[in-house]
Amino acid sequence: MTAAESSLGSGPVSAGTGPLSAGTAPAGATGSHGPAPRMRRTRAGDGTRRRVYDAESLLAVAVTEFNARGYDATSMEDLSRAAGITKSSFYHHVSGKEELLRAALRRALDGLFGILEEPAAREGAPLQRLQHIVYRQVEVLTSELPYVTLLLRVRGNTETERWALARRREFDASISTLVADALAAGQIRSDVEPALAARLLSGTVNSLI
Amino acid sequence: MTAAESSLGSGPVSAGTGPLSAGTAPAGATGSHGPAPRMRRTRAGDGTRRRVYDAESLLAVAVTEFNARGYDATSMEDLSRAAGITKSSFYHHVSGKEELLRAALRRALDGLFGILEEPAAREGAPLQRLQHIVYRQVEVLTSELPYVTLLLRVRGNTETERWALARRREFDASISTLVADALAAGQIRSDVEPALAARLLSGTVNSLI
DNA sequence: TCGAAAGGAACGACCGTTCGGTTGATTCGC
DNA sequence: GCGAATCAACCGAACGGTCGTTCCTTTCGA
Repeated sequence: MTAAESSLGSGPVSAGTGPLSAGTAPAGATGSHGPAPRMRRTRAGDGTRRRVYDAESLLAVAVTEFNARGYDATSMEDLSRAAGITKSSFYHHVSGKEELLRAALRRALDGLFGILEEPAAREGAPLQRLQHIVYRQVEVLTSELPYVTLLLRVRGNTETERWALARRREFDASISTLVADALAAGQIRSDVEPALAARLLSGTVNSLI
Repeated sequence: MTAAESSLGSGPVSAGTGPLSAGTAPAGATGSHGPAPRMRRTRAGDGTRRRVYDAESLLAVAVTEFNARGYDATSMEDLSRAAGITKSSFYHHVSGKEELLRAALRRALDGLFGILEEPAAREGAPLQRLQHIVYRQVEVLTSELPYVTLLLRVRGNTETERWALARRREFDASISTLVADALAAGQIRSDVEPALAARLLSGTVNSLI
């Protein structure tokens, strides 16, 4: 098995509440401290060291390319070139193109659904919970911008994309329910339709992209 | 030369202010009157007649498919199947995939730029001209929805897409100028940046999609 | 010495496009 | 009025190219 299947293919993803830096740190020369970020010498042998390609950084590269050119218009050669290695070497780390897309979409979705599981989103009056969710949603949108951007552009061509669309609808439905609860509790005006209000709400938030 | 090059390839496009019905009329049995809409017998020989495929209706089909699946994910086979003919027959009417995209984008852009040439958009106080443009922009957005939708999703992968992006920026720049004029004329509050206001304006209008 | 990392080359599938040929309605010469 | 010629419409088959993916070998650090 290749290294790809161990961190992208399966298993619980830690993107829920964990540290979500994931910036596209351009593989510059970093210190050798920290929790063993594996290094290797550059072939040029000039003494510079750079991070070995792991699934996480390659995913960041892929998402950047997907967002720039669109998923379908981005070839695996584009991705590997952006990563600085050949196409076949790229396949040593990732298991496939659609698997990259799935991992990216899962990261965005886990970030969003993680909000719903926070205490402040589950306890208290509906309106206050709603406010917390909107606030946190903006935060996730900011910290995970490329991944959420990709999620919002999904069309439903493949099975992976349809899965992402379904989960996205699921998230919107939760917010719809919460809006209805807030209305039932008399916390918001009663002359707005819950579904419409929820749609406008997420539309407004997502327009921040 | 094929029929495709005569109406898609070159020449002034009449989409500016002409009749813009272009609905995907499902090729039902229509009367034989009108300005010679060419007919042909169905191969089944059952006596039913249907409209022969012209560049206009095939463009509408293509845009529908492009919007549903995305330009890159839509194959020429998809388009021809949606049109009800084979791929090679489809090529008898259109000159290529990118040419279809260009024609669709030009239609959307001509609709938008046509607004700027209307008298009410060129004469009078800046704010009133601005209001007229916004009003008409919503109208064009509605009547040409699929084409404008396609335009708003352009990424810039090919030369055609970059041309469309450039013209779109050109349109936005015209509106920016008008906002600045309205500000200089003291018709709008002076504590908003013109560029930002213009961006928000088109963002709001385009969000109607 | 061993295994992870990287690369060259190729494979099968699909894509956009072209080619050659068939059909059937219209037009032209007589 | 009628056969021959014409022409748009249509189709099956194939071509060159690109894509995602795999195989096999080489390189290199530990």
